[in-house]
Amino acid sequence: MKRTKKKAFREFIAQKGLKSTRQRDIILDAFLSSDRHMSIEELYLKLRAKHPNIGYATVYRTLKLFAESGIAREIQFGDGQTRYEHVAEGEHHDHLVCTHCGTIIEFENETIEKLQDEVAQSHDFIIETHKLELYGICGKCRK
Amino acid sequence: MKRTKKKAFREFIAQKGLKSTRQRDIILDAFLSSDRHMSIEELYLKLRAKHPNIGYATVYRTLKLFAESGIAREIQFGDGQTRYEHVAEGEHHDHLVCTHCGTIIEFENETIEKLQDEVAQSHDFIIETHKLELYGICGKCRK
DNA sequence: GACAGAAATGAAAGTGATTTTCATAAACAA
DNA sequence: TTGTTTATGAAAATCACTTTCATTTCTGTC
Ligand SMILES: [Mn+2]
Ligand SMILES: [Mn+2]
Ligand SMILES: [Zn+2]
Ligand SMILES: [Zn+2]
Repeated sequence: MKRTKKKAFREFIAQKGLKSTRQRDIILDAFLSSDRHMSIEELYLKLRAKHPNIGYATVYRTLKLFAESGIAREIQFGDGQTRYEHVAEGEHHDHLVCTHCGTIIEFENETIEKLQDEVAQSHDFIIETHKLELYGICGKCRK
Repeated sequence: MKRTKKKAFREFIAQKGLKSTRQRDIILDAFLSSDRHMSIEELYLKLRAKHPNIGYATVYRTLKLFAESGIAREIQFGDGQTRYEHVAEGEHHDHLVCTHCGTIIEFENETIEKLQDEVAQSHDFIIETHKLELYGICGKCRK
């Protein structure tokens, strides 16, 4: 998985005529070995511990590249920070977000996806992407 | 409908001990007679034509009040601008957004809503709100 | 109507999260 | 190694709000 993504990114870099740099390798490793749903700031701070000389702008630009290459996806949970999450080849999931403790649960539901397509079709739309987020209180927070 | 919302807002104002001002009336009229899904900036510019002396901050604060009073809902389509849309009593809808021309279509789907509740339940969550947006290309833009 | 106190307004300053600029440094093809 | 292209980091600029504060309005009382 990690291997696959590294390879995928290397190929993206090559195919685009971009350069393979020390920073991009470091940031990719940090990203792949981190929580899903990291903000730029979070990843930047995590990196700073071992690599104090990496700039925020580089992390920012590199995460954009990850998204462009298809190994990451940009998400917004409405807290004002852009987050990036790992994308697995051919997979998709949506999110359940606890508004109390911030816990994020991922889920897939084929039936919902199908119904979405039907809705789109009935309005003569062809869906490219979608966003489904359920905000609420998790079990722990209700106790 | 427009009547109802005006009344609802007047009552909200009264019940909260706030004041009824010329600006709030003007902004409410402009909001109610405008497209659904207006950004603060858009409403502000629309207003400026007839009322050059109304400040951006007042529009901003008043839209927040509309949302608080229940006659408007804040939405984010990921374009970096907060938008406000009319809310009809006891109604709910989700959005289909054309990424090419910006057209927004509203839809309701009871089955999807039910499935969302089931997903939440299965993860011991109680949903407070949700966001479902389908992004794609509309029929017109495909021709 | 005149007044006092409370709340609202508008212009300008402040915020926070990006996003861009630019001088310098690193890749990489030849 | 060299020349050319691309990347990097620090700092400045942007953008979309959000807050501050001096001044105006409202509104209930005389
Ligand atoms: Mn996820
Ligand atoms: Mn809508
Ligand atoms: Zn929780
Ligand atoms: Zn379109």
